[in-house]
Amino acid sequence: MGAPRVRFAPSPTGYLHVGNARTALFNWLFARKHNGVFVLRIEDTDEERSRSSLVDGILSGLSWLGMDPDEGPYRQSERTDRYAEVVEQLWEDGYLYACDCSREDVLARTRNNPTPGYDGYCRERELERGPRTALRFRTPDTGSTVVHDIIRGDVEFPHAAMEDFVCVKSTGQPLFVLANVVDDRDTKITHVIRGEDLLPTTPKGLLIWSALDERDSVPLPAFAHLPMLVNEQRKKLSKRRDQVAVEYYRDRGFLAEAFRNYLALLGWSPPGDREKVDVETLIREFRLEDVHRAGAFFDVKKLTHLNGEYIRELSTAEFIDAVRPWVAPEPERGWAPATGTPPWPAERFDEQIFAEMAPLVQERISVLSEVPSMVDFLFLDEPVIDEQAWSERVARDPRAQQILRSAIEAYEHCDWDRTAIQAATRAVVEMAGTNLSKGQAPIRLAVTGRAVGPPLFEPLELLGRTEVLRRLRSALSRVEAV
RNA sequence: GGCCCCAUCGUCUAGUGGCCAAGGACACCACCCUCUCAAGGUGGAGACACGGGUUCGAAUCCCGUUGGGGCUGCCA
Repeated sequence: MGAPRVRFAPSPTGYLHVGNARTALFNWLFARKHNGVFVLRIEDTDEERSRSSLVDGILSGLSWLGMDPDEGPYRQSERTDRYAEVVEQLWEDGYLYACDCSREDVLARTRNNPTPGYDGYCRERELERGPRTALRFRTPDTGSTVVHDIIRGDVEFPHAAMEDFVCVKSTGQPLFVLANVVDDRDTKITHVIRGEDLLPTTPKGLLIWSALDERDSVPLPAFAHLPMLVNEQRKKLSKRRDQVAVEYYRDRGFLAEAFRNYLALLGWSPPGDREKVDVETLIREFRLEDVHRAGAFFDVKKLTHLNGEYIRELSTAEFIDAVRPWVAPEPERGWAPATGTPPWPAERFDEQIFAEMAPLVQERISVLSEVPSMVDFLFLDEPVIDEQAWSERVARDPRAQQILRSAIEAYEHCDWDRTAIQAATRAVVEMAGTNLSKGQAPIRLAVTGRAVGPPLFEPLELLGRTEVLRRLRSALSRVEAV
């Protein structure tokens, strides 16, 4: 095989859809593996989709995942002259005919037709082309078209069940099925790797392809139709019900490497009992013929777990760098999540303190957006109290007051480092007749505001004796008040 | 309705006629570790949709049934 040329051809929707991201990934992996070319083409023949702002999200999504195109983006909206030329040729060669039927006409006429769809009413009417006529492709009445699919084998479509489909709108605009074929030919695409939802339209494209071959023969690409990504109801991902924008996952704090790794696992798997594999392995091991045929559920839980593994594998420095958009965003200097800013004033963020906490936080999260709520108490004047936890662990616990009071006394005198604080705390809770496991709760609530979080004694040390004592006294007076 | 695709644990999958009394991962349960929570460790429960063939032998091949999905636009 010579250097293959593949293309990712989304319609512009404003964001990169996860299903499309998976399609792009499989195209990209195939191209990288075979030293081929990854072409990006924007399918915006429909004027409503041709606003260029709708392309930006796709570009940034691809870029985030490390799949910048080698060529393109080509925009179909910029190639109308070329399509017009092809339409002229097809018309002259007798493959197209004009049709002035409205949608209602067609529907009314085909209601009793055994094979729904257009019935070929205008086929022999020899209408002239005009501003009110669409152009239909004259499909053969007999025989069939076979799609040779790398993943599915040969799929046969009888022509008898194929209607004379519209190729050109009455406005003169070409439709997707035509533009798609013209572009694949003109850009010498060798492998068409796309979603299975396009399988039924493939024979139409093939018919156009061979009609065009009459004047200029171009080798047919190989086809590979990937299984759909589905939701928990086994339906294809919809933007109405499902979180389909890649951006959404980036905002939540998924790492590009983890996201890409997870996407690769949908419909394919690397050899051996392993799933967490680096991109080089993905490229080396990926084979189109090994792609699974059934639809795959996009499982955020599994993605989340994998992301946690990737996060834990980062060095502390890399981790700090990766979380920066969530703890110290600088929107004017780089990317920042669209989901909001940290709960503390930007000037209160302390790089040193955060660096101390980072390793403790890193091993407890699976998405980066979890970080702010784990360290907010360090950068806020007052901790945000989880009232439910407070009432359970402090207000309603008879030992809480004693623990808080003794902790204050102990902390006034003990050495101020994590080890000493822990030892002092252990003595306090044991004196109160409990253990560190249960007894630390009131202290944690008083200082961090929450019942759960990173280990307690490090942040106590970082916060400083004075501030810790202040928070403990404040908490104590609150319990004593009731 | 028509055409097409698909079918291994709840989920993603390994399996391409004997190595499968079906392996891994997520999720779930239990235990261990432990300052909370995670992480980690150990163990557990959990699947070849069904029915016919073919074969000495089938999760693997064929047919049918059932179930799911996609397409059926002058969207892509």
